[in-house]
Amino acid sequence: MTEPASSAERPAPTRAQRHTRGPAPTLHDVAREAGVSLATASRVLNGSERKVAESFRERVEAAAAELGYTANVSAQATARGTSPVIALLVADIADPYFGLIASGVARGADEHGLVVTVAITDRDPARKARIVRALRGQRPRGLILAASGTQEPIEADVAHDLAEFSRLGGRVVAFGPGSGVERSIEIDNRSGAEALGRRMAERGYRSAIALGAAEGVWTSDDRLAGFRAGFEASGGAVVRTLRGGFLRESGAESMAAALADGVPTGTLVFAITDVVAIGAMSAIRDAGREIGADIAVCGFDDVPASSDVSPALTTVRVPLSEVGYQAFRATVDADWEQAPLPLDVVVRASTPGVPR
Amino acid sequence: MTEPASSAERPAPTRAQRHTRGPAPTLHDVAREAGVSLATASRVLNGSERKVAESFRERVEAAAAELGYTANVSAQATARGTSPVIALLVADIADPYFGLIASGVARGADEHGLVVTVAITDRDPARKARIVRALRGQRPRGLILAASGTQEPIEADVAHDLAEFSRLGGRVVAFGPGSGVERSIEIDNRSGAEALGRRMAERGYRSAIALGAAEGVWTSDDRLAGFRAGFEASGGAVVRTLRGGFLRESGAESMAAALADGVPTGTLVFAITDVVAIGAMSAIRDAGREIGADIAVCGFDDVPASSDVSPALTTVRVPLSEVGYQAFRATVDADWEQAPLPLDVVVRASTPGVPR
DNA sequence: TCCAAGTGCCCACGAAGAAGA
DNA sequence: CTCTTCTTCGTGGGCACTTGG
Repeated sequence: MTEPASSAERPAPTRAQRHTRGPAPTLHDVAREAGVSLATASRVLNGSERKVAESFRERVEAAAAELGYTANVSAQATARGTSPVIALLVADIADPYFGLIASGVARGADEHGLVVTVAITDRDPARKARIVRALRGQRPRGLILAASGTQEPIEADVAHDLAEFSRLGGRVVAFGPGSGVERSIEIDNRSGAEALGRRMAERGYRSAIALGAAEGVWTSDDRLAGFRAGFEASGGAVVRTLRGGFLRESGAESMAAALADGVPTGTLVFAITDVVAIGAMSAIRDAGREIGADIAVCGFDDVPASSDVSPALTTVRVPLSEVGYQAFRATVDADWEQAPLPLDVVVRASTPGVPR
Repeated sequence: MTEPASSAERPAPTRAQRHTRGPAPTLHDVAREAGVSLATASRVLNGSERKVAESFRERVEAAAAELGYTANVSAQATARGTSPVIALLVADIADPYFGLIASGVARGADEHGLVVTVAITDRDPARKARIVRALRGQRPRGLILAASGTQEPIEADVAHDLAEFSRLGGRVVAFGPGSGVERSIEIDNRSGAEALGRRMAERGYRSAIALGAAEGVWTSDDRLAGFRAGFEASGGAVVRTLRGGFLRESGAESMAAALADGVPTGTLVFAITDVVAIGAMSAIRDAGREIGADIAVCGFDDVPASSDVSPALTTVRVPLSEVGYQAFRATVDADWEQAPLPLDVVVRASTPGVPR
């Protein structure tokens, strides 16, 4: 290689404008500069089975370096018929839940030299439908639907697009069950919540208020049902279920409403999400009540913030980043099988337990 | 349109394999199906100034719908010479700081029908260099560097790639100063931290410990310098500066080290980031000390978690999502000027003040 | 190793039809 | 009724790259 040469002594200084304004150098430019054919240049610069003689390879590489050539990914994609991208659909990237998942996906993608594009649904089904449709145009290798869905018919058109998507060779991975989806990542929300419920009942709680999202949303339904099952099987009773969303504010509002109606000391609040639980905690505090001995709170996910609030939040640990990584693997591995995702109940100070 | 028709009675059932396995329908297919030329189909389906007669337009649209056609973005990109993507480079997408920025970027991109691809540097300069280089191949419309950089020479190669990037027509937007960058988003870290320092001194603090990142990292340097300036101008003294990183753990470790050496009651801890501050808080608590009256803590950013920890964290509010949105605008607006980004000190319970 | 035929799409141009004088 | 002048569609070349022969 002759790279340390200053730009003054180029082999063939025909194109003086090379290092000035202008379009990106193309493979064509490299080939001409190296005095080889397009095919040869292509083969040395981009992965190909066929080998090329060392002398040619060197010349091409030198020319590429000298010109500052970078392959045009779009062109490669159209020529190859497939593009090196994984599309990730989340409800809200600022939510730590999705942030952690995204980091896992990104890690995997990165290991495989793929890029990940992120789209945000904002929990709007119509928007989700639009995005999925638009994403089809990208012809990504894989599509990961992390935004939790509903079982409503509103998702029917999305299902169609997803089916179409995988028919075209893309792999669709969704969280939770879903139609038109080949592979799905199952977070065992039900069992996790059940274990939490049981554990809480064992700690002496007998009466609980549940904070969920709208009916029909998988994650919410499963966690709610699981918690109730575990809690009631061990002697507790879920006395009330409030419906809201997945936002912090939603938790605060629901909790405020509950408090307005009166919440006896010793009550346990279960929120479908740590974020919601944290919102509830702030409402409890705002109402002048105490978290813990007075009103206990538990959540789900174990996002980082949960161990930092105080009292620290009892929750169910979900290995979110790992979940994201697995979702990625599901999009690329031919023979993929979901590895078990252990969910552990982690008891912290927000549920000190009640003396019986 | 005759969409409610079941797939049984299609107008021209010539190609039986249409709805089975196979490649995506191309513009060619649509044109043939509609009995028009490629050009006409292209004009109606993809934005073009030129108009086409209503009758033709309808036929093309019907054909497209019937075939389930979606334009191949890669092909469009190579033909047009530009792709509809904005690349976003962050250090860690699971960090709320970047999560919020990303959400702002995504919002903007979405308004303009652009997709955003996210790449993670993990705060590794070499990795950052690799990514920037790889991203060049994507020929994105814009490149947003949110990962905070250093002034070290290690960034030189990145600078070259960035310059090359913008020479090719892409717009590079970076946070903070940077070479090879056309536009930059300036968060006035220095002034914000200075205001915080002043305010803290006014509340009676006289001695502070600062928790920063490695020397040479812009954000860290600016915040540290600003805080010191404000705090000392109003009568305080920064007695020690510990170097770590931007992670929660880093804050915990640095603080633990400080505590091991002894930290007098009434000391204020300033962390360059809320996340770091929260880590410090946990270390303080672990050491059996009290946050607030004993050791006060303040941070920077005002991420959501800061108002949920308790005592709630005093900090400087940075409108992160708005910052992200602006960064996006900077990549697309021809005549862009940074709108002022107000930074406000928000005092909370973690700095109750000391009686003088 | 090179040639040439793709990959799916865009767009400048020329031609044909309709409308107006 | 003929000769412009628009309007609008189709032809062909091109984009940057891949791949079988």
